[in-house]
Amino acid sequence: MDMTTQIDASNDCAGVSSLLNRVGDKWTVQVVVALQDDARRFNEIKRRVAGISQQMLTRTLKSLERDGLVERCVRPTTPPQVEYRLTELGRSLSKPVKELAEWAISHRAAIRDNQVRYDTNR
Amino acid sequence: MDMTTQIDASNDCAGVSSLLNRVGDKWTVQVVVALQDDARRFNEIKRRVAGISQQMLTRTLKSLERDGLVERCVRPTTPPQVEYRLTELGRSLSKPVKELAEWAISHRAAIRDNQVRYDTNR
DNA sequence: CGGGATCCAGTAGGATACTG
DNA sequence: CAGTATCCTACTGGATCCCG
Repeated sequence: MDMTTQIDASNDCAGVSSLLNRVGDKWTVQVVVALQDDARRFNEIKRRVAGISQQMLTRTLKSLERDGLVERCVRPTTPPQVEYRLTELGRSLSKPVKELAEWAISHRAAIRDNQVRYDTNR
Repeated sequence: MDMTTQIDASNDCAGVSSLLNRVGDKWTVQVVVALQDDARRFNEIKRRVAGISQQMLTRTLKSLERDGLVERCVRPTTPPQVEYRLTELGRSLSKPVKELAEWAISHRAAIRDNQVRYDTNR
């Protein structure tokens, strides 16, 4: 990919922002990470994503499914089993997301310092 | 960067999510893009970011400044001139953001199709 | 020109109870 | 187990007016 590409604000940014808005909500990334290796069941995901409510997990999975990033697979047993797994599209998204994650992790301290400095000088 | 790195949901995701939440708000990316080449003045940015209100531009710039991603430079002329420019940290962020942007642009159509399909089967 | 101060609406997110 | 249904709160984003 050409890293020198200039992003055209007027044409592309709306779409990019909406994706970032989508993927930047409180839970989406954590759910995707919980699914990065294997397919998982509802409560399995819930256990892996600390602090999420059933409500928010349901909503998050549903919109991920709507975007085609996650596949839902129902097995009509009793009790019913529902498995979620990343689609190919979902896995492809996790690459750039991981890069952003790496950035966040390596600059987290610097940002915190900047914030503290800003807040105290204020 | 090692692309096989596994992200640890419990330890890293909160921080990553908060960054994504930060950078994924409605205007941040567009403002950063507007500043990618040169330092710009307030109304110059406002003109380049279609649809943003002064209020939201003010807030966005302020939190970018707080995070140390943008530098604010006041020139005490009359009328006053205020210039904003990306810091080194801000420029370093634009790399992973651009990758995400490229992803968004190249898969935008697929996602839209998935959404339409999901909504009609519903 | 570059904002600050208010006010207001819409939505994201959370708690809880209930269900097939 | 895997959700749905309500209700509520807080924050995001927008509009408007004012100021040095």
